[in-house]
Amino acid sequence: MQRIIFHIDVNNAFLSWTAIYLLNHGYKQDIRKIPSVIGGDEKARRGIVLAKSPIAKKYGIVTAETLYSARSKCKNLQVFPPNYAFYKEQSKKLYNYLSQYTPVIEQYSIDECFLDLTGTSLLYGNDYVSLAHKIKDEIKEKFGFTVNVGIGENKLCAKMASDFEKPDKVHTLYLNEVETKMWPLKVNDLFMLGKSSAKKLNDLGIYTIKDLAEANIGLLRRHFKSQGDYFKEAALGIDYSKVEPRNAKNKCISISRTLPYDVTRKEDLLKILFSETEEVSFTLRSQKLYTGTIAVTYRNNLFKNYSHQITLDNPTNVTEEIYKGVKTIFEASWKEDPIRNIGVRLGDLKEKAVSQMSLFEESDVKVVDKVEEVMDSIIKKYGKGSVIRASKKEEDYNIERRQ
DNA sequence: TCTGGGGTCCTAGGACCC
DNA sequence: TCTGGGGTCCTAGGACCC
Repeated sequence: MQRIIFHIDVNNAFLSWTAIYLLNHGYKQDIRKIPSVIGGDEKARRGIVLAKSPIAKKYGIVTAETLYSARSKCKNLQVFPPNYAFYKEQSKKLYNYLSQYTPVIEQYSIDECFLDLTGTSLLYGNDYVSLAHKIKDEIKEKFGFTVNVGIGENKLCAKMASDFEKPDKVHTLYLNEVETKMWPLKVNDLFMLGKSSAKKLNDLGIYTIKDLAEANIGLLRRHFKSQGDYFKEAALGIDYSKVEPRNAKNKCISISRTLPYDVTRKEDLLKILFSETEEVSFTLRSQKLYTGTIAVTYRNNLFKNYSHQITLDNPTNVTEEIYKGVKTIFEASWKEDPIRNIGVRLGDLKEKAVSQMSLFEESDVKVVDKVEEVMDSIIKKYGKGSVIRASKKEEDYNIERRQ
């Protein structure tokens, strides 16, 4: 049976949402209509473009470039900080609204959803383009921001379609339209085909999605392994993946911070790691999960990334135990280079602390669990910083603000 | 005032076992 | 003093997404 998938994508999400927030709070200008970007804090060394207005785009400003570079392209560029709490609110509103149309909905990211509308013709009729317009216009009216809707017979085509022309548009990419609508595009317009693969393909004389669709599969496999098969199928518009409602648990939980200056003192790095461990452990427990592997990730002053990890004998969700692992990894792996960004990642997440513990150890862990539980509930109620471990003094938290 | 943060997935290579 | 091969687990690094 023919499937019908919608992909809904908020246009310039962070910028649109900040525009709405500002308008709601008495700001006179709609920042969607001027050369503007949402950007990180340059003083904290996070100064990159997170989202851009259509006019900023016309100046050649692209996502993820430095604000410094963006300004050099457009002298009167206006920069606004992100407001993640508000973005999450807007995202949730959108998701709840879209859920009315089908229970088979997948939130792909903060500003994107897939809807599977297969077999809904009795409810909505067969005119999916009209339905898409209705959804798009209702969102604009109800929430004040615009979206693109892509319609296809699978997720890949729906996703590619929503990317065609922006903003505030509906596009289809049915299988019989792949040749006319998708093949003329450059290879790196294909979903999941990034810069690095595009360069390799160009070196092989493959420039367009059509070239890719017609390329020799053996050649692709030689250069890209299993990814070669994906490229070929995607270029033909083939995709069998399902729209999966996301009750699925995370595969990993991580946190990392770019520091306001390069940190070289071991004690300072350990304090940062401790605070990160507390946050990531809190998230772990709030999702009722246990971690099986712990990793410490680094980016040094030369922008070189590296990481080390360990596998635990017994999965845990206890901050002190996780920190013990973090410290062990740090001692073994830090190259004593100046650190620009440092993080903690918990992986191999499990629903249960399955282990070969003795009964005695198990009851021991339960006591620690209880302590964490109480601390977590206080943090939930009164916020971060309301509970501080005896081993940890207030000033430990202030490393990032020190100059 | 140069270059974020949170994810998923894949691959290569080494250790280890039978 | 010739030196296998399959399977699994683990780690490091990289590509890619928004």
